[in-house]
Amino acid sequence: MIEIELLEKYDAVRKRYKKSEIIFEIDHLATHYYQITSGAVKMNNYNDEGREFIQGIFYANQSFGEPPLFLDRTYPANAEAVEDSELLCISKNNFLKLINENPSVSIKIIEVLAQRLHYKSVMAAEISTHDSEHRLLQLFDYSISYLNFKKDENGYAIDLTRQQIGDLTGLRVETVIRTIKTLEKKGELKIINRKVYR
Amino acid sequence: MIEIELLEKYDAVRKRYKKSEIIFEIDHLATHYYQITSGAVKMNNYNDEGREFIQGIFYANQSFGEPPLFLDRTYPANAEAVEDSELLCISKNNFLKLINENPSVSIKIIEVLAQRLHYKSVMAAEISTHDSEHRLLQLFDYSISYLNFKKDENGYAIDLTRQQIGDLTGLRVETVIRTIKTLEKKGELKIINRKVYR
DNA sequence: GTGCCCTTATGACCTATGTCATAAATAATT
DNA sequence: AATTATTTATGACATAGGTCATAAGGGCAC
Repeated sequence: MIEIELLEKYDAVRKRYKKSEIIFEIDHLATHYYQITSGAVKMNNYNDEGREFIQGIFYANQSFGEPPLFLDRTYPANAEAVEDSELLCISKNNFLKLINENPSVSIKIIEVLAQRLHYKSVMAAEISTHDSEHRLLQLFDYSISYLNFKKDENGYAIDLTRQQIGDLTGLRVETVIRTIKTLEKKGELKIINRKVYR
Repeated sequence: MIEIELLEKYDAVRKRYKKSEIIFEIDHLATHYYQITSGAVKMNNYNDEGREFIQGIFYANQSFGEPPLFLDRTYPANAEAVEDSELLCISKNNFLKLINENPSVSIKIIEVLAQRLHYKSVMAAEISTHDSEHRLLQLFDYSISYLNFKKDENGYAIDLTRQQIGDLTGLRVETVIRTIKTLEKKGELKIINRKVYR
């Protein structure tokens, strides 16, 4: 996350997106740096049959979609608001200027990319070699450790729909529903009026 | 890749690793920056049953394992030489010093991490939502586009064993062997005395 | 130059997860 | 309050890819 005042110095524009609105599309060139001030955004892919895979979900104060700004490559995924959201956007040129003129920001960017790589490494190994129960627990525990998941009297609330959990782990909704039930029976998590707690 | 002279200014040490030798292990703290001068290194995970997943294979002039140097996190995978290799290593402290004192290097690091994220995004979507044929072709085409795979009279040589292909795509050797045969029949690739060309 | 391990290969069978159908509970929209 | 869409849920059945067994070719170590 880059300081808002600094972004504004480089002509950041505030943009509002309604739930389900597309922010950018796969295979397009990157034109802006995006940082969330409120709401949530997912990056995702669809295969030929329309099956979705969610690369990640991003929340307030996080940025997303930076890598192609530094590469001669297009976006590997789409970005879509999962709630009504407000973003701060600055143009690619201004962003690169900002980085060059503020070395401490580039360290910050490195940290952000490093975190994201860490998540992707963990989930890639998980999706490739582990069964559904293990995958879900890994996703939950990772989200609890590194994302803004809140604890209440029932435990950590997993604020994701079954569908989203499936799309994040490469499983189908039905499998997620059944696996969550199994995990509840095994005492690995709680289901309190349909919400999952860990 | 960071200039060798620059690394040497920060007390880089040359280290040799024999094929199969471990460079660092999962869950350990990062102590060094590693850059390959010759050979090849894989980063991998094993699940409880010993099944392997290869996060990536790195070749001469590439670095690997940087993210944890910037985070308070341990390695998400192991690193192992897949051939006899020579690495340039510098300590974490010297590396961070190098970055701070050479802003252009931090841009370089950003680019490297961005590339790696791009690969992981593509492969994650692939592994989660596509069938074995699609996965293999994607891996081959990605490797051809972005890695140092060479073209000869038969096409681009895929310099990976069936086992490695499986470990990179989350498939078993037998499945890889069968899928490669099917793809050959479909004319998507050639098999010339056991080597795959695309 | 022989032995051993790795790689490629193939067949028979198995199983975890996907697919499809159907429905109730809840949330969102009018 | 009524209507519509989304989310959770469950059962029956299908299948891609995994598992296990077995073998032959090739390369490397001793």
